[in-house]
Amino acid sequence: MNVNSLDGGPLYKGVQRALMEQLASGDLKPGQLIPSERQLATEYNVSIGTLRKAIDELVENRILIRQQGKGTFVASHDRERLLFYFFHIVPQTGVKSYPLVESVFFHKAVADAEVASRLKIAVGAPTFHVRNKLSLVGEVVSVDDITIDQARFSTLSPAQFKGRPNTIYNLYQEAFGVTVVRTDERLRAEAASTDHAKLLKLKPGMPVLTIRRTAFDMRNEPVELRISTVNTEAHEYFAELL
Amino acid sequence: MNVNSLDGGPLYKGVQRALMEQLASGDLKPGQLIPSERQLATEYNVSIGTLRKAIDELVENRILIRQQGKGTFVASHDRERLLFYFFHIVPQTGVKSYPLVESVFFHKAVADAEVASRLKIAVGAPTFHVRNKLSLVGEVVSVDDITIDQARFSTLSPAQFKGRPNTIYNLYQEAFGVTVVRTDERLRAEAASTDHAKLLKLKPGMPVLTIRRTAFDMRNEPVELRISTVNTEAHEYFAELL
DNA sequence: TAGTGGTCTAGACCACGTG
DNA sequence: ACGTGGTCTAGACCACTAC
Repeated sequence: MNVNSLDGGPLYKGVQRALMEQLASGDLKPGQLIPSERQLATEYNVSIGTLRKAIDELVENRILIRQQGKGTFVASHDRERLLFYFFHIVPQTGVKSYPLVESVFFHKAVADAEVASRLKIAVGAPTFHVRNKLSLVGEVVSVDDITIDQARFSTLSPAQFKGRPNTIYNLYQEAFGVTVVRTDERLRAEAASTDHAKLLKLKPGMPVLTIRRTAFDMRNEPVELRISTVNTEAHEYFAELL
Repeated sequence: MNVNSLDGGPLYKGVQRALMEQLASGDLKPGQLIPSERQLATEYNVSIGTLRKAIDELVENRILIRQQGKGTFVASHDRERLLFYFFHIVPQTGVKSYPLVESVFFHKAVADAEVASRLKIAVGAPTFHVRNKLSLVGEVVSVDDITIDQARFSTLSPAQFKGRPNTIYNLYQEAFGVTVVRTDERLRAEAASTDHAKLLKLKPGMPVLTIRRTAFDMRNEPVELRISTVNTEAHEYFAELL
């Protein structure tokens, strides 16, 4: 097979696209061992160096995980990974830990202007709206309002949330083959609404941190919009940059 | 020269450390062209591939900048670079742009517990405390309270802020040879204090976003603590993650 | 012992920028 | 035309994992 038949760019980019297509299509599944570098190099008719350069960038983007002596695996959304990369609330004094997640409600809804814009769907299109409470050290620190496109997650039901590990990114991946690989986040300070204040045990109007996160899959399509409303009296949002 | 004489690890890591030492010591200065890859490979007695691998990681960390056909340069803190990587306030609708910076005051101060902890100096140690106003589209959006160690920036004077381009990271670099390569940021929602509210044209007690940023140099030593107090009525903090 | 990823070599040729 | 970084080759050997 000659990967470069359809491409103008570098050879290793062609190999990378071929691998990404297998990943995005579900041909290679999360947790799975992919063929060895030598096998892939032979398969794509490239040198081992070129093949490694193709994989290097996928490993940097945490789409693949290399393990010396064992092989290269498709990344999966396990608990540790998600805590480490997607959860940014930490105690003001103390160390990062897992939040306890409790469902508040699961509704069918329709896209408002903000949801439509972020999820690239029409205003009024059917959505699911899930609200969760996240607790650390016994205190509710965040209320997450999660909105996803019904067209994309049509078989989703409240039952799928019960008895789950801590995250729904894992659910997206296992039940729908959707892997979140990138997010962007927009943060503001706002006055707490009455219902958020109640859940966060704050007085209405007190300052809360809102995080508007859009999550993207391997094809760079938006997957969910999540608005987290955070009580930052004892916790804070932490990001390391560069 | 054999770089690997003192090291146990991979050869390219030894080359990388040798280069980093030249950068951190000021032997290679920001904006400067470093020797070509072929020259460096000869100098360090490694193959071109190994030399490139050493540089690859420094380029990823934006410590060096490669330009095909021209050479490899030491990164400098120009306006664009700083706006792109260190300034995260954007309009809620619209595109990122340069803030206008105005100095509010320049004081000598002493480290409180928070400053001491973040800058790794003693409580009560002498510091400089600079307050700036940042404006976008004619509106003040952020008040930045910047604290640095007097011991490290002893010759700093208010005059050095006048007629400067928009940032003091550039000043750190040009006047003190200190290059900021990494930051971490901790965000909270708080009620505006009376003086911050006045500068931000808000009522005291209104919600404001506070960003506590610690900046680190090439030796991974803390350089400054900057507390930004942001009016997020029309703007927001934006971060792209992964 | 066999198979995997990790490092390293010693080149070749291409794409880009400058004089 | 020349020098730079960017890509690519076809190996070799090392470090680690599993059986």
